[in-house]
Amino acid sequence: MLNIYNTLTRTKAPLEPIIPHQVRLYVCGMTVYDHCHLGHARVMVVFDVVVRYLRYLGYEVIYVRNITDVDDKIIQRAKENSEDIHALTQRFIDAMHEDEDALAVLRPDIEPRATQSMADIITMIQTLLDNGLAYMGDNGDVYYQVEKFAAYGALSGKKTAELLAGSRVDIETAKKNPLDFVLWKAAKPEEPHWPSPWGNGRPGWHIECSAMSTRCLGSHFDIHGGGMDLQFPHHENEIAQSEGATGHQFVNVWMHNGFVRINEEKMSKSLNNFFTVREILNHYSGETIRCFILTSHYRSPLHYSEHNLNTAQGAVNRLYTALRGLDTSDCPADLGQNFIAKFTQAMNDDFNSAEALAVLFELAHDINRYKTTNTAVACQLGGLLRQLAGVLGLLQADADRYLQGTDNNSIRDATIENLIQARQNARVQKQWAESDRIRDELKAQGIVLEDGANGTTWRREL
RNA sequence: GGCUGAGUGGCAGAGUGGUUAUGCAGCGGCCUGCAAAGCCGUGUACAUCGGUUCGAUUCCGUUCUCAGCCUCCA
Repeated sequence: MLNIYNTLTRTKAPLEPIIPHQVRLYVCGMTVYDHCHLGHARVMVVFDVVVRYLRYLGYEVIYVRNITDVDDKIIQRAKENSEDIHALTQRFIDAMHEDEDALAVLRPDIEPRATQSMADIITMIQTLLDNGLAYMGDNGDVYYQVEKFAAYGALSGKKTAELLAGSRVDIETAKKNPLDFVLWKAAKPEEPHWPSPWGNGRPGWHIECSAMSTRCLGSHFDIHGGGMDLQFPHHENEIAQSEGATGHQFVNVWMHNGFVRINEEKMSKSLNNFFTVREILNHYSGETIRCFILTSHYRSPLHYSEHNLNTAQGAVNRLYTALRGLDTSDCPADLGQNFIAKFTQAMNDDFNSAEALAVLFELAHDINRYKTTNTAVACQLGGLLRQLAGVLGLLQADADRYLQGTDNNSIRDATIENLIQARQNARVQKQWAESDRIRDELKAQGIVLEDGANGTTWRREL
């Protein structure tokens, strides 16, 4: 039984899909005005694993992750770049897809965009106006009247009185109450806008998610996810909008992942202490980054450091090393039921990927032992390792190919093979000095040799 | 100030009311021409002070420290 921690109830509870065997999942995606950083990567990988595991359990999953392609920052960035807004957003959407592919993140089933959802957005705002939950300010903006929604604050554990006392809320005179948030912004000169019953304008940030999730998944669905910082106000406002419009529950389970930290601080754009995915990909494989993300539980902080990335790199290498030389095409039969049970138990406990990874290492350990004593068993366990790792989106490459890297480095594969052959000739004649010289020469170029029972294998150094 | 969450062995990071996490690093050994990889062995970690209990790192409370949200943010 899969248990998931629900932010709404602050407890873990068994997943009970609204429609049996089907899970409808919505995740708040990127605002596309810049490259993805590691924090975005964490959201992508975490919910990719959620989807993969739900499918592994046999659920039919409808996975929706939106793209926010109109907002203040996008407009500002386009202005700075003297770039067409559509060109800018398309550029970063393409980049995002590249990053996802590098991290082996499967595409969501539906990737709706705010700019392509205006009809749904306008309809929902009109409903909120009709229901008396929204009003138009004297500046032409349409606002949600928070005090009209009694359950406001339920998700984030905030009380409206305390929010006001915090007094960090922007004072906008057109609002009846500082907590009110904008649903529709009246157009300013030279800004993108769409026609609406309230004049030309564009949607506020929160309404798009309510409108798009409802269009794609219906007005009541199973899981809504995103980063912890979206809990308030974004998700709180989504609930107010959606439930205010429909009068019934919006989402059953709210999932929020923890932050990436660097030097004990949140990695974020505003602190300017972030690393983009593509920067990190210059030094580490996508699989290493993915493994690094999964080494900590999704709700815990993830501490970015070169040292921790190096450790993840070593971990992936160890797993691939166990698979190396094994024909894993045979599906695992009865072997390894205990590993499957432990893996499933870990994942059933709120997607505990750290513990699931530990099971993978135990499996690799067994494989290494059987390699010398019982190849058939080792192969079957290898197949199982590949299968379970696949649920985490890991170990899907050919082991040798991963360990040897691509043939675009300073030294060509053919050169390596030639030197290995030369060294082998020297070894046959017990010319150890020459043999070691060749090995050192390769080592200096990042190539590590390993003499095994079946000859010499090589890999690129970490 | 209000509200969350967290403090685990050298590092990272799970978990548990009484028994091995796991990975990396270290130490000893096996294997190897020597290595590498792998294997075998090896570590009285659970912030603090109290309480509950036969027994707590695990439950409750105190203190301290850290992070996050309350403003755009994944």
